[in-house]
Amino acid sequence: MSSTAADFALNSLQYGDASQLFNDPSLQWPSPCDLAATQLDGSHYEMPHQAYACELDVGMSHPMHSQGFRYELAPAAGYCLQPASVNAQGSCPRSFSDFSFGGHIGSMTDAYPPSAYQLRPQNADQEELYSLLVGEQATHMSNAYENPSGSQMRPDRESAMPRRHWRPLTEEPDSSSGMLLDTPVPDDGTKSEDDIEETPMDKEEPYAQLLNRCLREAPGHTMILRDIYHWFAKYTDKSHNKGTKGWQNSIRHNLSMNAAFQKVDSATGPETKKGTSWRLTEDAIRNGVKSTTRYRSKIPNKRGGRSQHPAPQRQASGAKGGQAARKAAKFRRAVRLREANGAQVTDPYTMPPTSAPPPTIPEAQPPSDTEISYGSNFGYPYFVPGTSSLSPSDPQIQLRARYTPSSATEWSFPATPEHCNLVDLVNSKRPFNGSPFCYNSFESGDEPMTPASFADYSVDHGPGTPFEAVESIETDVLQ
DNA sequence: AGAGATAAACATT
DNA sequence: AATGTTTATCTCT
Repeated sequence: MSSTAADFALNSLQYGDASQLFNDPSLQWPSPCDLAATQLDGSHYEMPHQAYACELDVGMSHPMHSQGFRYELAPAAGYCLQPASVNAQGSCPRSFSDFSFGGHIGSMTDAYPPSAYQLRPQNADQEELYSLLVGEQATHMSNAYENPSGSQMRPDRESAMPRRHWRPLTEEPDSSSGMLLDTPVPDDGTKSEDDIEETPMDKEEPYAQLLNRCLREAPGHTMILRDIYHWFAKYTDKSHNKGTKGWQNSIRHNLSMNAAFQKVDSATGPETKKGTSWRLTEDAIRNGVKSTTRYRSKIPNKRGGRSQHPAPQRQASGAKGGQAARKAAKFRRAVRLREANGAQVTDPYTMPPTSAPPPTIPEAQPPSDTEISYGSNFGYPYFVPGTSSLSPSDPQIQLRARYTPSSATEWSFPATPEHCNLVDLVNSKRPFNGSPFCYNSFESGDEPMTPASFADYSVDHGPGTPFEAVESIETDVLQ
């Protein structure tokens, strides 16, 4: 694979303050050859910013300078590439021209000139972290990977370091010009967890969406359940203030019921004992995750005879769901109020980025007009206007589109550096369905169905008759 | 009616 | 016991 174009891109990068990160041998950044898988053609190029994003996660090991750090190529809310030409007061950090493409990190790919990039922390916490790291030379960074058993990887919630709350990039203080989300964001350390709990539905996305992001950040978009639990415990509030395991139940419920997630057949790879993995489907990668409830059967239970416990004996479930719904309602009411007052409001997971596309670019449509699709690659075409010679017929695009990570099933979270395959990251960040440049092999009818919807449902499930099962399937498909 | 959360029953690994 | 699948039930929009 030729690396000349990639070399060009790499050599043109302005690493800026990140130079030590890139030079650190323990940080095995992708080689230029790997980069060749990205789209390059001399005059312009396309590079997913996530490819070089690096998260320094001190939560996994504390104190940070003794145990070593963990880093991820796919960051949750860590570092991202930003145009070097834009300073902190810059009006448009994620574009290099006068316009902004906007978008969520992890959701879309931007095209900027190579020289426009600089790696820098996204917020004060990380700024501090970063200086500490650079000062320490970060010589032990790879240690955390030596033991993938999971025990050492449990985030230390009692760490002295402030817990980082997830915030979509579009809300970062320096990420836009006055288009900040003015919804309260509990990230300044002045709020306690209890306060956060009081805040109405602070960005706490639905399970399906959280799972989407969780898997999206994972190498090969694949994780085992236990690591998904860890991720939720670390990055979400779902597990807070609950002694129960209900949130894990909910995770499993969503994984199982939402067709965006599929089980990966294990037994392919050396570490099979770790259990089966869950992976984002190709469709979900392109179009985002849809509501889990949409896969819910509309047909009343016909299987019958399932339980010896009649309904009245059953404890009323879902009551707490009502609480959550009430919170959400409060939040939405607040949003509406804000909108009524003229403020620009972004719902981080149900709305496209606030940045409007430049008028010269044909408008892209969200994946679906009638269905909720969160976390999808909402956005806009992201090639530099006027310079793009790329098209869906471009062989390199098709090459990328055809690429499927063969070793994905071997990965788990967090990945070791060796497992961080940039090609896969690139693959995962290709244009979404709505882009005019998108490689789109999926028609809407190809949407994956929940396992119960497959024709072999009746073969090995349940006491009901096959006919009954099939009947409900067809209804599901058609509805 | 649909979304989302949650509980729970039941099945499988 | 942990995981996976499915249904039920609740609140809210």
